[in-house]
Amino acid sequence: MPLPETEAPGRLQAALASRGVRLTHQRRTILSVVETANQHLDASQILRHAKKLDAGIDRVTVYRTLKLLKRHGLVDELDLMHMQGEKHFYERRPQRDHIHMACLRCGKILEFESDLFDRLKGQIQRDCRFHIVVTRLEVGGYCAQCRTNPSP
Amino acid sequence: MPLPETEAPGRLQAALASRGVRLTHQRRTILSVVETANQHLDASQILRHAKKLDAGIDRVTVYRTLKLLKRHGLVDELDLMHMQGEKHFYERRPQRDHIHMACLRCGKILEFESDLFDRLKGQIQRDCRFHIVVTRLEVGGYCAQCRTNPSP
DNA sequence: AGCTATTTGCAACCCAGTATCATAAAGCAC
DNA sequence: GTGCTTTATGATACTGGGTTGCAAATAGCT
Repeated sequence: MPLPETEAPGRLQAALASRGVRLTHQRRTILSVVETANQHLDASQILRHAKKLDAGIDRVTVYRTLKLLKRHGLVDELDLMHMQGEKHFYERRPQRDHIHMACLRCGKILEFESDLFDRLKGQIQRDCRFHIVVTRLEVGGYCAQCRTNPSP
Repeated sequence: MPLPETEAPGRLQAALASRGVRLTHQRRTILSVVETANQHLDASQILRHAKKLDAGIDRVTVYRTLKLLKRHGLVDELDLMHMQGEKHFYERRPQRDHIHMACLRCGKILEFESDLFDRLKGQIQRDCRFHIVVTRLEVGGYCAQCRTNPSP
């Protein structure tokens, strides 16, 4: 019996391959950047990381690959309350949806899973007869540190 | 005893005035456009409507006024799952937060209020010790009509 | 009415993302 | 491995939402 799915590297590649998507060297590079990121990256950060692995990679390819991953539901696009201009951020779609909380003071991004959130999604599907494909719950406010700590 | 707050025209103006914000002719115009809109408008649509009332109004003023309203928590900015490019949409901040559901097929936007959503926000504030200022819950998927109606 | 701080309009600008198209390469058949 | 077809890439130019800097206009106070 398999353990609960872990963050197996190559999972994105495998997912794309199983859907018959052509795996180019550039795509592998971008996927590995997204997979190994330990924070939310925007397109230009993904490009910078990808260029370290493959200097010839073009920003257009990054945009196209991100769009591809979105279309296949393999990454989620975040706005993070537009705290840093109009950038979009990306993360591997997790097993279970979570909430993003953005501190308007220190800029920190917190994540939070909640049964209530899962139940809310169930309610939406039932009460509105709406088939949910993707959700995004973002919250702006002040984190515990910034609330209690008046000086920077 | 006052009835539950209705959509009194001029409420935005009054709110700004009470905060000591200077009310220019252009701002009044833009506020009335936002207040009387019966759908979610983006900045360029707001500009078009405003120009009908005051032809000389500039798009920069629209952007600046929307930013002002956001800063004062009087309007909410929506992305509506980026279904129409990178536009942002605006609506008067309602008494009670609601969820936006965007149908990925017909493009319709549905709104939904939910006790579970209110409870979820309470949970976030308590469990994460996070003081919520603004929330945005957007859902992409397929509405009842588009689920049951295979042909356009 | 006069004064001053704030706001406006204009023009130039920035930056994320997209369209076009010739070239390159994935991956299948053999 | 070689050849072939389909798909993806990179270069470039472009679009469009949003911002900046600054001189001229104006809200609102006295």
